[in-house]
Amino acid sequence: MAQSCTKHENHACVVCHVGPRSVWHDLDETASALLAGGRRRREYGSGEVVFVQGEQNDGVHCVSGGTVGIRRLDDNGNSVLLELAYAGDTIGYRSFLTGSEHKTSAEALGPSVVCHIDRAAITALLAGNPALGLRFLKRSIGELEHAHDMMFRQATLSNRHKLVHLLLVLVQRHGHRHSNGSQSIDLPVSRRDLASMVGTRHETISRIIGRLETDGVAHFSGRQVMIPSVEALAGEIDRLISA
Amino acid sequence: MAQSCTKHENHACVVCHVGPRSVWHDLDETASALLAGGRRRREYGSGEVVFVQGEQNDGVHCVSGGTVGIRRLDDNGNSVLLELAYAGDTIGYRSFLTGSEHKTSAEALGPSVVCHIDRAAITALLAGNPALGLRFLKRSIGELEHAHDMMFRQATLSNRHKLVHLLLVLVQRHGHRHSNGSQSIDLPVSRRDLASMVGTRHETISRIIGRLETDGVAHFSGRQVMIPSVEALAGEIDRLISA
DNA sequence: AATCGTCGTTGATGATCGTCAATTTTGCTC
DNA sequence: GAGCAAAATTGACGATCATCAACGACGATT
Repeated sequence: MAQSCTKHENHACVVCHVGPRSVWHDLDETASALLAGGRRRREYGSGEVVFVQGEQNDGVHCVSGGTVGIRRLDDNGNSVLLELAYAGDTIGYRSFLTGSEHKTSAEALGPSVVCHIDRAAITALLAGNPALGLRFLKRSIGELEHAHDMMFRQATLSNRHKLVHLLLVLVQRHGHRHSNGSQSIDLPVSRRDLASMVGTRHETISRIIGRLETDGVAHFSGRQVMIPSVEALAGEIDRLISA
Repeated sequence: MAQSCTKHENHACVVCHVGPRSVWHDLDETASALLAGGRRRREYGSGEVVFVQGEQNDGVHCVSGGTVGIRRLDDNGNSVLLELAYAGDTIGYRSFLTGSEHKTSAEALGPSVVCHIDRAAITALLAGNPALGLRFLKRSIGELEHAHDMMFRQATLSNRHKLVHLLLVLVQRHGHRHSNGSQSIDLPVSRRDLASMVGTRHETISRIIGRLETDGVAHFSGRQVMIPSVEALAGEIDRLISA
């Protein structure tokens, strides 16, 4: 949330360094200088594209602020939102490391700040810092675990439960608490993207939302979601586990 | 398929060295010796378990022969087969590298040979061979791409198309060509596991199989599948892409 | 050979979903 | 603010699915 990059600083973006989630954490001084030299900061408006599926990779990107969606498309016009990336997340590293074209597109889902890190800079960084490769490895493993969780849910949960689970995930990053204990979410995605994340059609999502409304567990108004009791919502899924 | 490990050889299993898919490819002599010292070969009968979800990691495993299923379970008894591993594939490396318990179970889906590599040996290998870490990274990225493909298909394809796609994948590893141009598959998995991979119930899989039979595109008899024309089967999905 | 448990198939039924279509709402551009 | 395109909602309908149940097939065990 905090905007750590300013126009005039010439050392690497602080957001990309801090936190255990960042692969750029804990680099030494020469590496930081190398990173700073190959780094270019840019602001993206909502809907603007960071990189496009099928394009050749030209380095990696590091999200500094906002929300970036990782999307896969096919020739039929189908679109699936596979991941959401936030401040500190490095994206586009897979095609860089495998030397292939981008397998997904990345697009800002709201006003965002993303740094681009030059191909040459990362190559040099990787050569000089063996630990950096391991950090990429751990990030990749984390994403893989996440993907496996997703695959498991896709195979075992109903659409309603998948949407509920998605809302519970979104609460953590996009929710804000009210004084009466309820919470609200500013959805970063459209209903269509919501549908693609659940694995169904947007008309179905519309109807599931309608049912959540009548059941009183969530109230939707555009991209605003009011959840009277997150615990009650979580109970829908917990019941499955305990049952 | 070729069994390269014998009881008496004391250098590392050849299967684990050859092929671009193996992470152990192209190690130097001291590393190979280290690998050989920490390696223990074992044969598994059908259904035998290599490692269990929730157990603490005690090193990595490398499939030398046969087929190994990577499975995730939950408290409700749900089971999803997430991946299939074959000769040359290293498994169980994620929990090793993150220092956590196994997030999945691995089980032999038929008579298989799997080598176990000691925790200490890999730690030493990783410390002495920076390239090995990058190989793990590329393997992890490959699995991640695979998982993303799966997520995309889960969200866009019908159950019938997902089953057809699965059959087309299985043909590549478990299929054998007939003289008249048709092909047969020895399914390595039960109908229930087939269902979990498609993301539906086993009764539904049974009915989809029935429809594939009446449509004449595939004939099932136990775990034997006869496919008169793989091209015709592939056409079911291609039509989607071209349409 | 008999038993048991699991797997696979089939049937019936209510629930859910996908599709097509019509309509309203939203957000953006000019 | 008018106009427009995309998004979202709602209805109707046929297709598909999940569930419960029954039954036969199979393998393992005793």
